[in-house]
Amino acid sequence: MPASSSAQPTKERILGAAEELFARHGFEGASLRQLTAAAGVNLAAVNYHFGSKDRLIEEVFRRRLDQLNGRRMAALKDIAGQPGSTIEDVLAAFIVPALELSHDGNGSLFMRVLARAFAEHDDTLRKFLSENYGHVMRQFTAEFARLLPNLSKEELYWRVDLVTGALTHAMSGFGMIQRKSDVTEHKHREQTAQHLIRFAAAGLKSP
Amino acid sequence: MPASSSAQPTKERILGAAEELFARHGFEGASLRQLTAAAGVNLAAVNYHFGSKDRLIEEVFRRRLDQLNGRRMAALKDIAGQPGSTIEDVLAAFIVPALELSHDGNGSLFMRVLARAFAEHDDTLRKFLSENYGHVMRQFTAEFARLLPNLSKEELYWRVDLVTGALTHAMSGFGMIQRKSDVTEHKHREQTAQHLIRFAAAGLKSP
DNA sequence: CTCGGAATCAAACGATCGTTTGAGCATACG
DNA sequence: CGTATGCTCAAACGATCGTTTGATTCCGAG
Repeated sequence: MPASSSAQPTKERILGAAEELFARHGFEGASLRQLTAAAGVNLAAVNYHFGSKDRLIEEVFRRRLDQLNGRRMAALKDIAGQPGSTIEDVLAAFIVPALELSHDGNGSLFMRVLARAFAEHDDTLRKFLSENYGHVMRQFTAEFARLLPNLSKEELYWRVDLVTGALTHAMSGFGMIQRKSDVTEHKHREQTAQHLIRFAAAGLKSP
Repeated sequence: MPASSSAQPTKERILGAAEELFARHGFEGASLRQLTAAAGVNLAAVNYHFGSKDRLIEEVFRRRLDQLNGRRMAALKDIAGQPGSTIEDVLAAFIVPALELSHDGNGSLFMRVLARAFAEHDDTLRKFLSENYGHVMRQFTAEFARLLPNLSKEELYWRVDLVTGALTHAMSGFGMIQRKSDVTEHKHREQTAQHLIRFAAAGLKSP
């Protein structure tokens, strides 16, 4: 049983600080000493609770991706296979849950961590992401294929890859661009989603 | 005067190895010991020729960006302001020079280095890129603005940013996807360019 | 109260990091 | 030839890295 002295248990404090420092300085750039200092816990706590730095990195991913992809799959399930659904609907199911992460503490920082992992072509990390969350992209791709029946397999993959790159880049910047003070955060997120959906839909449907 | 014992002078060997290892392991992930070993030079050579690791990183950028953005600006100059030019022409001026980097030794690896720098929101690096090469993106954006007169400033920035993200992501992967053996490298590059141009043009022109 | 496992702590481990040093080597010039 | 000069080299510098250790504190169960 945990015997936490602070409001948040040690494990959560470490994960929170890790998310922030990994986003800001990268996986190799953020040391466990900075990290534990920022979390206000002892240096040895990381290895005690997670086993190693690499396992901590995996946990940072697992925690957010479970909720992110859970919501993505739930949103996709509502429209997949339905005759009335559109490309824009599928894109919304992919984008909106990601933008909603910014609600959740410093969850918006996680998209920056994800963008980093995207740019790193590190084999270990790619394998981990592919094994644990590959089915999500496969489901979305299948739905795009259904709604774009005229596209060859090769064309489809190209476009999905380009959309993924654009959206990951854009969403990693969300939360850094300051919204005007006269729009609510909800409105701002909605406008951002509309920008991304319109752009991506046009690219996917291009002649 | 250099007294090189090998085919390539020491400075170039270091830059080449740095490009490869920075692409593969990141700036912090690649150590000077790996780097100098890969280049076949002494450990102290980096600090002798470049002063520090940070200055080496800057030189890696400077060498490729000078040629890349030089070609981009030259290609843009041919079509900028011309009444007959199209969005696709401007995109080609941006994309083709980047894909042509793969000609040049391991120049294709540089796009991966660039994508990394993109994902890192490191202030020092961003400032360096902005100060030295910001005028290139500004010129391209101005040309997009001319060809898309109905777009608001805000809309335009959004779309240019999304295009940049998609293209950087895609071009960093170019060279990793293996082309079919029955197409020449020239043909492969041309087809890739066509994919990117069509996708980006559709996104920019979206209603 | 006593005991036992969970959690935290300061301290140290060996390894590796970027950088510096000073000697040694090569070439060019008087 | 003698001597500057540009360059390379092995070795060491202090700092910091991820990880481990062993003692200490904490708290609930018996």
